[in-house]
Amino acid sequence: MKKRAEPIHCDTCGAREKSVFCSLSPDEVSDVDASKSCNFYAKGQVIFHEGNRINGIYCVSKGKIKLFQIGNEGKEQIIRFAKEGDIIGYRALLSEEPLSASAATLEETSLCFIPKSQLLKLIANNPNFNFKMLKLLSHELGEAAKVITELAQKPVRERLAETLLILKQTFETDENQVIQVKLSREEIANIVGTATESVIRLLSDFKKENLIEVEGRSIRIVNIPALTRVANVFE
Amino acid sequence: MKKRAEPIHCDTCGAREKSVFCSLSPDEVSDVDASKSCNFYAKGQVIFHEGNRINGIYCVSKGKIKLFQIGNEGKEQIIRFAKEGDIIGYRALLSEEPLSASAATLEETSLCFIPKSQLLKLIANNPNFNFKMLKLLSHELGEAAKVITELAQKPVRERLAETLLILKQTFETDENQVIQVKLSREEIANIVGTATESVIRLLSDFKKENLIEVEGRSIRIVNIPALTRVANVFE
DNA sequence: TGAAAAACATGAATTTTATCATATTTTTGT
DNA sequence: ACAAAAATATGATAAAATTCATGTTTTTCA
Repeated sequence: MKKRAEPIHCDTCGAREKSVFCSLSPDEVSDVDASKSCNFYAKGQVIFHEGNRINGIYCVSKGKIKLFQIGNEGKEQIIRFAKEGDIIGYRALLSEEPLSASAATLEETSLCFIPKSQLLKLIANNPNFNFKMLKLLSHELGEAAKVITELAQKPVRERLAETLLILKQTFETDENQVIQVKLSREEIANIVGTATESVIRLLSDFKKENLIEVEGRSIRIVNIPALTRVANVFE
Repeated sequence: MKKRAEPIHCDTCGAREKSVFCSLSPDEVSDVDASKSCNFYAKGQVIFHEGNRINGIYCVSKGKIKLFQIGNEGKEQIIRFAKEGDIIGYRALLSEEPLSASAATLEETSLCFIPKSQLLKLIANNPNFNFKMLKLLSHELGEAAKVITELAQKPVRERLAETLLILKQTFETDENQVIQVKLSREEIANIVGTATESVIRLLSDFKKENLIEVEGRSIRIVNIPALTRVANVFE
């Protein structure tokens, strides 16, 4: 774990609008700021390991993270992503269980570590924050249920199409409609729950069908309605 | 929704040891008791519908419940079960989202409805209860992640073996080692994420391999270590 | 910059799983 | 108790998806 000489300043953990910390009072913000420590992580670094215990949570100040489990045959399964403003590690902390997933950076990332004591203090003293944590957990639980049904019932082609739409929604696109996250074909396979070769084949199918454009790891969704139809989602 | 003339007495919601309500003070128990209403549900009744809003949670006083989503092709996917002492509906309530799943009874069941106001009061006033809710949600989230990895990576045979072990763990066995829940082959398929015929075939395979004994919907696990090996789980 | 490694790509063969068809058994409701 | 419906069972076929093999391109880093 590389550590920069100077801690990175981070207002995300303190008060960013989209983060769970946004409703903190100035006093609470400075309290959290005093106890947290921010670090820089290079691309591909592991932040924490499935099975370990954790003594605080991380807030993403900048960058992108994948959370994954390793299945029985050593294959990675990506469970979710975290980006600027998101927190990771809270599940294990609040359940008092070992980490259910590992976390690794997808690009250069700065993270703030917020110790357990600080988080529990916030939960105990700030009903608004407490309710946000409850809301976050229950929302995630609903999302997980959706994923379960889709994995159980949808064919690979539909799941891949949906994954692309979700990636677009999660990481947004630049001015050229390119999804703002770079994943290998293998990583995409590890979201969809399929073989790398299947992803490669289906991506080039999608390309031939003018649903997407691909350039290396850049993916642009050309025809959203058509891809949505392929994904077989109606919401 | 059949309603008995007399509300069923229910101490589960109030103070049972295994329920999330176990740490309530006598005052809190009587407060909850005053506002809750208990009802009887016949086998196969739907308690609530995916997509609807809910204005409270249900606590299972007696009986067994399946929570399920309906996939795109109308196929049911069982997400989890609830039994005596468990609560259902809290996810939708706390996330302030529509219900992500439907709930239906698997046998005669008595449920207590606890209104939202009462639950929120408990969360706000009882830090212990609040922490239990956080713990419950984050535990469930970890379980969901496990299911996702297994659905994505394991073949049907392994998933069915594991499902049987989980059913045994969840519902326990009687003195004859028979799992204490009666599910149709179709329902088992809707847990495993496979076709009903596949479950039928694999169950008779397991029978031939002396892993289980089957009599109608009664399943007895004869050889736990062997079935665990088939399930490919090591925990 | 150039060699090695990793990632991407594609065809062929195989395995897994689902679907369809059709009995047989069990359950349900009157 | 009996007819109808639902659930279970089983074989044959088809479809979906993986695996393996092999070649090409891209990336990495010494």
